[in-house]
Amino acid sequence: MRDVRVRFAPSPTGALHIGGIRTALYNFLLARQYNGTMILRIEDTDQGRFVPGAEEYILQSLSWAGIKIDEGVGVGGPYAPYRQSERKDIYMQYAQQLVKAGHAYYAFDTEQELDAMRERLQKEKSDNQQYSSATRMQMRNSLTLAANEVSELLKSNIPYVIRFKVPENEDVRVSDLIRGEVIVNSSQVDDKVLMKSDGMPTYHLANVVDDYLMKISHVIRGEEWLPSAPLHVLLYQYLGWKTSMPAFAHLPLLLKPDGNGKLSKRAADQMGFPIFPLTWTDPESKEVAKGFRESGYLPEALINFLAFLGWNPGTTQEIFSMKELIDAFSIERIGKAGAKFDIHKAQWFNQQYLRMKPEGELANYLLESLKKENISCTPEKAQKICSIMKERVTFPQDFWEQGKFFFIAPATFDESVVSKKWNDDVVKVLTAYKEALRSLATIDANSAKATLEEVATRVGIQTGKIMQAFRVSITGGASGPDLMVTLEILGKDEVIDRLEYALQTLKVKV
RNA sequence: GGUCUGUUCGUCUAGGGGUUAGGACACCAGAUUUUCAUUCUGGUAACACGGGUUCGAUUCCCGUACAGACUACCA
Repeated sequence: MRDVRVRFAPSPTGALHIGGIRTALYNFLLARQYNGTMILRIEDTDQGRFVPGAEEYILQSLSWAGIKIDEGVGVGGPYAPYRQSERKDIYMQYAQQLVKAGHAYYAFDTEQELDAMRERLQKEKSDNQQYSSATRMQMRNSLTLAANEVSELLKSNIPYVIRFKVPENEDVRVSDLIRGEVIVNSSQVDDKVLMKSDGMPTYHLANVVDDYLMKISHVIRGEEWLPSAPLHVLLYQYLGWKTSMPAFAHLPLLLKPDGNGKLSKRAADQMGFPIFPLTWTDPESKEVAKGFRESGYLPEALINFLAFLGWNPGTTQEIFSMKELIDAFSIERIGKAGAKFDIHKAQWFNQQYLRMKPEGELANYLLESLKKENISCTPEKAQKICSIMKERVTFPQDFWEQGKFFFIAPATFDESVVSKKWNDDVVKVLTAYKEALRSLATIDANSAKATLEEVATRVGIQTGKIMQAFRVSITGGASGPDLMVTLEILGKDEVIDRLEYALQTLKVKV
């Protein structure tokens, strides 16, 4: 097998979405598995859609996801530049080469003329409403115009494009690593513009030329490119590069969780989950879209989740580190059908990965949140809290959000518990308990529990009957981690204070 | 409309001519936790439809339906 050289080639038209990360990931996995090269090429041939900051965003997103670029924008390499706008001069010569060989031609049609043609074809109910072998002879191009007229036009300032002259009736075979052989008749392929009137190449030309020059071995990209793959094959053929054509693999699409259609920002917004790896602020509208990172997803969890959307190892193992993914990955095991995006599964992966983290690291998450709230806390205390919270959290921020009561005494109490459970017995026990605590120097989970049982027995009430109310008085909420350990973390004085406040505030329902 | 690609539990998927069609997420129930979460156990739930081929088809073939992508001087 030849050297594996794969590329991820996004265009900087906005935030990279999660499907892009998956495409990059699959490329990366293949590259790593075969000790190949992962290339990042920026396809910025559409000047009109260029979005400032998008390229930087792509770089940062890949880096956060753990997808390392070996060659390309940001790192350089032997085939630089890797930004297509900087390669502008390269493409024209290949377009010219095609013109000379009779496989491409100049076209001078205006936008209005093109519209008119499409409209006319639509009225005729033609199957093929494209600029193609069926229509090209009715248009204004170097095939229909006299030679001297063409050279006049080329010399003048009149804008023109170079179109690919697709053969009339030829079966084009695209062999795809995922879908097998796909055969399309060339009559279905239109005479795509290769060079735009602004002197920039279109995706099709730039893509083929760069993949050839950069010695790309595998083109792994989304399924939306499958329809234009025959065009690319034809391009390789007429450019004389057929033998060095890369292998193609068209990935199944990521679909909306509900209903139909491919995953979109709109759909993600509606369902309330992120679609971008990092938070993105649109430079135009200033609209902010929260990223996976900022929502608390760990990169390794997101990668694991993404890897499984359209691929599986064929075993029952689900948790895979990047290294394990590299070893297990194979193009053959990529599925054909689109995968609906299920955020629940992503959350599950996140939970699994969060749990695997050492407690010291978890404590840092909590400490970070606390810093934002201007609350001080020792690392030891933070670690203790995380240790009893870790089985109940999905995201790093949950330590703070679900554990606020460790730092802030409840001002209000869960009404449903209070109305049901707060009674004379509770008041009796807790009042006695509060006093009993005063005689203790310090409390830990064991002594707190022993004291409670002792008090309860003395008053003649089972502890089980008052636990819920007790919890509410301490945390304000109806549920939470082990109460006795919570008491220990809070410390004797704080517990007494909170009991006092609760006993004062809460009234027994009559 | 045309071209192309798909279709196994709600979701991600394994499987493959003869299987009790397997796993995971989600969901439900029980146990544990005096709460909730975790954990454990169990459960509901799928081969789109119609024809072939075959002793036998969910698996192979052909149609149909449905879905998706594409159909720009966007990528």
